[in-house]
Amino acid sequence: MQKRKEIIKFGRKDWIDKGLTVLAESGIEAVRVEPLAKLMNITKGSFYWHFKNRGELLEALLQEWVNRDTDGIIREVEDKGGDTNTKLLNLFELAVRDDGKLENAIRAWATNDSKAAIVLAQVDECRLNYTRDLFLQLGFTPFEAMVRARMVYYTLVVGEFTVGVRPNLNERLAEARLQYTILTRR
Amino acid sequence: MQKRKEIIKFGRKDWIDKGLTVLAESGIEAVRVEPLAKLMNITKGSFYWHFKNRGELLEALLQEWVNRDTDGIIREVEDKGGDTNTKLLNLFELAVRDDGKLENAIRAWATNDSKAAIVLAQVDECRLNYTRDLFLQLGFTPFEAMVRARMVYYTLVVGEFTVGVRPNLNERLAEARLQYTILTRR
DNA sequence: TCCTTTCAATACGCTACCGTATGGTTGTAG
DNA sequence: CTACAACCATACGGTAGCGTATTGAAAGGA
Repeated sequence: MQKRKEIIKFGRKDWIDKGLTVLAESGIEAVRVEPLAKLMNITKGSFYWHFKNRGELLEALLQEWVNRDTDGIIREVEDKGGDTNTKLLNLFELAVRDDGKLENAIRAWATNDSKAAIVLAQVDECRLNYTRDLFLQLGFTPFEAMVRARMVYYTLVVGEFTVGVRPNLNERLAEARLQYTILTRR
Repeated sequence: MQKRKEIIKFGRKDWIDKGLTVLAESGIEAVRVEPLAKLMNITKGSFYWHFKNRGELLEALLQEWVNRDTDGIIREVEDKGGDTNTKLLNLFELAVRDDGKLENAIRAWATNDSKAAIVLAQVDECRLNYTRDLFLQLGFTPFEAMVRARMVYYTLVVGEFTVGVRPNLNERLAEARLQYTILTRR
């Protein structure tokens, strides 16, 4: 394990990082190698040393996103522990906190790109299943658990991103608690 | 009022129509004048007679979408009539039927374009308010009505579009009815 | 008939971006 | 010192799309 990179060299990772920020800010169409290079005060000579072409960067962006953010919330909920009810409430409150710009950009991207769509579908399924299992543990039938899981997921994760409405955090937390009440009552 | 256009001439409207279909199929980035012209077996010489530039077409697309699809479901629900409960259930079932490709493409577009974002925000607000009013008429407090309206809107209109999960129609209708039950119980 | 309006074709220059080729610089190993 | 590898700059050719300018054609009204 040597670490000897004091001189400001750019690596694959730097391109991916900048790519992710641009993706979050301006969408996938803005992720182009020459503009990216300009942003980094560098030339694309570097880029094509680290990547075969633009497509390879895009794939790397997807990959990095999955590794980084996907299971973040689920892990956090599990780490906090508690009974199922607590986990569910924690899930609600945590989901509301992420600003979600990157995820939203990826959703937009997936609308017209099948590779992104496939990755996103897997992520969605994983998170949906986790939520459904919580409702199952609360004693709901499989169908009712799935419907409730979808409502949670759509409402908290997807809905508030795509629709512009983003009131302040306290208000959203109050909402999240009411939603918890609505969805766990039988 | 003269109607004398038997010869196959293309008008502003034809460009807008093709633009909307391409937008729905392949996203806003695919709406470009030369490819569009190729699709219509025509040259862009025509386009720049009808439009100042590409931006003017994009604005026209937004405008046309608002006029065409925006209040469709709301009007339909109102036309069917009935009491508030009936309207709400009708709203649920109708919302589930639209395939929503175009709307989804516009949502993706709005992610990175402020003009589209503004228009979409207005549309969302209008439809959210309508739904909230139904809950108000059922006797919910303003806050509870708004939260429920958001859950409806996110779940039915936004969520199932952005997330890939689209089971068959019957299953979705069953879901919609359960959602109605969950959201109207107090 | 002639002229104007309405539409479309063609040709042009311009810019942005892609990907390649090639050469330069620097650190490191032998 | 030499040689190589890692990294970056520069220059190039190619394509796609934008917007303009000019010409052509057809239809309707005078």
